Amino acid sequence: MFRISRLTDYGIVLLAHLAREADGAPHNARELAAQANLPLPVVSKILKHLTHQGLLVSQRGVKGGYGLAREPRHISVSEIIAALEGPIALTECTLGPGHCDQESVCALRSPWQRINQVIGDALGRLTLAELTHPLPEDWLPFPSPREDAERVPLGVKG
Amino acid sequence: MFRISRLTDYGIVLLAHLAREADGAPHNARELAAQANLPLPVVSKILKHLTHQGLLVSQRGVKGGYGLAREPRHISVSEIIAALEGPIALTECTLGPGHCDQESVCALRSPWQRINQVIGDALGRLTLAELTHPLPEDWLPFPSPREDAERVPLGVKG
DNA sequence: ATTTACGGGACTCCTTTGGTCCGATATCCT
DNA sequence: AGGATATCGGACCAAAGGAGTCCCGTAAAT
Repeated sequence: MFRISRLTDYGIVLLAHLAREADGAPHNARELAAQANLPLPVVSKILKHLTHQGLLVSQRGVKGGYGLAREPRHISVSEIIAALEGPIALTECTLGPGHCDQESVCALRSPWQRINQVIGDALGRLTLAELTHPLPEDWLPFPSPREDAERVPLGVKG
Repeated sequence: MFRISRLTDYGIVLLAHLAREADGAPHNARELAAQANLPLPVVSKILKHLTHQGLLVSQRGVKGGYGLAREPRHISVSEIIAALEGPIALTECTLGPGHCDQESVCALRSPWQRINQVIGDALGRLTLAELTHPLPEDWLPFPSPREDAERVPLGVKG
């Protein structure tokens, strides 16, 4: 259906919550679940994933909870997606050689690579910080040719 | 997994085949299946869908088969995706009001709308004709600000 | 020691997807 | 007319992925 999974969507919402209330103190799963109006087990699972992938840091024990591992402006949407559902690959072949058995006969591999790169870059450029403020009407997730030098790396699942 | 479905991928491949050999004559499912190295029943199913959605025209009978309903340069990738797996909506909320029950409390609806629009536009701008030739290295699926006037409408499933 | 929280699983249910198959209908050719 | 070859329109099924729950272990604070 060409959709990010619901879990990933939840994850972004949770991270946005944390980004907004980025005091140093950890926020526990129960609290985040209540704020986001989501079932606790689901929220727990997502937070665990995000911690494992290095987007969150966790603190155990009575006053424990979760906090962002980095500043919101250094966390990209593509990273979040990659953390929760694997690297961004619109088609199998964009995952790398050997994934699609039509590789040798398919003429569309190269176009797909480019499409995937463009969309991946777009989501890689979009940060959590930007999500917490309304995007400007003319927002485009692409560099003007000048600033092409510096690129945010695409999140790739380990 | 943030992927277009395999069926959609196949569909694009099949359409690309038809775009390349766009003589007036219809091409039957058996022939296309052989060219694309895919099982016939699958190809049949896809072609039927695409016909139903208006991207292909069909001809029954002994010399029957399928042909593009429009010129390749007037068929967009987003249309193909929309035809085979519904309108492009990265999240539930971008499908329109009433789909996500978090609507009233979620602060991310507006950013997602914008993201979805940008990606949808990108795929709406990319045509079948372009797919059959290698994309230029600097291809970006976005208008320069000047040509912003004319927009390819996003494919939306009926 | 008790309480509170995360850590790491396993596990189940449900929807979607990928794929097959069949009878009906239209067209062409002999 | 009649057979051959297509598409048409379904139903159907198995496998995979997604969503969600639950349990037990461990760490930290009081």
